Amino acid sequence: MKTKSFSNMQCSIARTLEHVGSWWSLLIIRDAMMGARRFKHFQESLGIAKNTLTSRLSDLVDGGILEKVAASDGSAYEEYVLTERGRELAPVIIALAQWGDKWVAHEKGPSTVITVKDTGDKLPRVWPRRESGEVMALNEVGMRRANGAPPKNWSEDKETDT
Amino acid sequence: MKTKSFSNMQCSIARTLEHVGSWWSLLIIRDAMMGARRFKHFQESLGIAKNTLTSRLSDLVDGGILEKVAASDGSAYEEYVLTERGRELAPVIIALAQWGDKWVAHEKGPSTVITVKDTGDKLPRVWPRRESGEVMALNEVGMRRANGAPPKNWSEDKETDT
DNA sequence: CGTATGCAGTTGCATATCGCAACCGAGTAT
DNA sequence: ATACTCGGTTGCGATATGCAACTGCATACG
Repeated sequence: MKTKSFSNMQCSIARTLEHVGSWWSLLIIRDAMMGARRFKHFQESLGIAKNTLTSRLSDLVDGGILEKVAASDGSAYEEYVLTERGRELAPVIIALAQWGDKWVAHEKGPSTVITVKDTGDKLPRVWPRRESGEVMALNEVGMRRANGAPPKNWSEDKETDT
Repeated sequence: MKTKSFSNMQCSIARTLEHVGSWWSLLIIRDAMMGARRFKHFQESLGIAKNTLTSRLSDLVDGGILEKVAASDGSAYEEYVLTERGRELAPVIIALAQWGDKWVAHEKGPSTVITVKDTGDKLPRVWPRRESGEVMALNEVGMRRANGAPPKNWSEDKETDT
């Protein structure tokens, strides 16, 4: 649903979900990353209702994640392509895919493999790392409330600890 | 909405969104990562309707992302804590937060800063990297359809190209 | 020990969104 | 010229959400 908006929240996660948090948005972005450009591509791939797709696509365009451009094949229709903003959602998409591969894999395995293009290897896990590139444990990641935000008085001082 | 289920899709992203794709789920997980444990913590932090919160929490418990445990303070109530499955959603949450910080920041700045705990530094961007730890450009990431999946005949052979 | 308050919900009702099917105007194919 | 595709829009019923009120239990308070 979307009766309540997140856009007035200060939290960046909420503000991001305002753009991509609805039920189909991230799947549309996934398909766009895989090369879908036309209305029918999305519709056939997702099995989404056409009116819902219309609505989601225009929300993504309004949010600056997709843009409408003239068709690449010279026809009179328009196509939807990712903007830079949209392309930078790749880490989110990849992290979702990797979590799914690990925890809720389909019995027939994943339908798509994310790769390092030039080697063809499976992409290493998108994961918190230090500047050095060293992979971190999750309990080495902290979350600190910024000055502007009222502190939460939840229990003692839990953080991202495992 | 959730009239249509993603769980029969083979795509890992869809299967993940089946668990965390509804409007409030990722914000609940975010709060859990920041230390929220009690029903009222989530409710006050999010301003979510209580019946909706009840529903989302039990979905997350059913999905193995949260679990109910006896209260940590000795009271008779129960609390919600992340399972390992749930904790491993951290890269998704962090990627969403970093995207939001970059593209849709609040005028007063972010409410929360994600850090490397022992140094206090801001966490480097969660991003595709090679095994070596080297950060990749997005157009170096490929997506290959696995054997089981029917190939899409979208245009030529677009991939994650920028 | 009896009442008041807090916690964690549940229930009912109004509203907003989604899925489905039907329809439609412009563009494309034959 | 006629049929068909594309990209929608419209109407309708089903479902999810917000809000307010209510409830059963636990804790607090005097």
